[in-house]
Amino acid sequence: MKIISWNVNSVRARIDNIKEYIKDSSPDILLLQEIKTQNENFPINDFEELGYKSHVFGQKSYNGVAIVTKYEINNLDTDLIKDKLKQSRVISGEVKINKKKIELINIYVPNGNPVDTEKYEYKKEWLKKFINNIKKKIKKNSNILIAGDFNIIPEEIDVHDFKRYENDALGRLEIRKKYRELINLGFKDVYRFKNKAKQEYTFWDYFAGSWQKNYGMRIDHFLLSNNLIENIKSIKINKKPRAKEKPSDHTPIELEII
DNA sequence: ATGGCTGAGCTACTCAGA
Repeated sequence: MKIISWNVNSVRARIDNIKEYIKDSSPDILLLQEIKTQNENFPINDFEELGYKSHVFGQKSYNGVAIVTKYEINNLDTDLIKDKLKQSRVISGEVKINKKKIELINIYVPNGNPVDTEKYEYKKEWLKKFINNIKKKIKKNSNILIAGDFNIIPEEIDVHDFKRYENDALGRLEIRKKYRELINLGFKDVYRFKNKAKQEYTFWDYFAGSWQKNYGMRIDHFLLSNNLIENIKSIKINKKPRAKEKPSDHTPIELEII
């Protein structure tokens, strides 16, 4: 089964690009972030024509997450976090793979910049609430997959120029510690687990030829609970969609599990 | 190199992203 995570930066502006990607890569489940639309404007028909059902937690203009799937998903939940700003940033559900019930948690973590504002405080609070929630969840169910746009650069190797980001909301030690805290609850960063020293990115910003110069960062992640590690078949960052016309600034990360 | 693109909402321009 191939599960992919992709911050599409507007599902409607990107729909042709996404459909091409689906035809090319045949994912079973797409965990999408930054869909930037309300539920009623989500292109469910486009996905249905390709054989997928959509579960959407949308919001007007900003944020928004969705699970687009060929497999049945149960116990859908968009209420994982008591979000004081009521932003649509997390959707979860259960899928059965080889008799194992796995909880899929699709997240879009707040960006948090600039760091001297309430936006940064919101990111910290959001992560704190999320970690507390996962702490409780993993006691009841140890088959958990967390995927999405974390807006966190885990280590220096995960960005082209760490110096530029060490005081940024994506690279600050305080934030990277939250990521470690989450992993220490019993997860692996699947990409880094499989690629100890490889330097690859999932995001390149739109400015100044960042893509062409490979000025990127790895901020989109798959965290898999430790007892599912044996189920990993492959993990791959697929750079193809980032090279297309009208790309998202993020590119998909693909996890194959058995 | 802290905004030089991009998208939504809307129809001039702001807000947000990372």
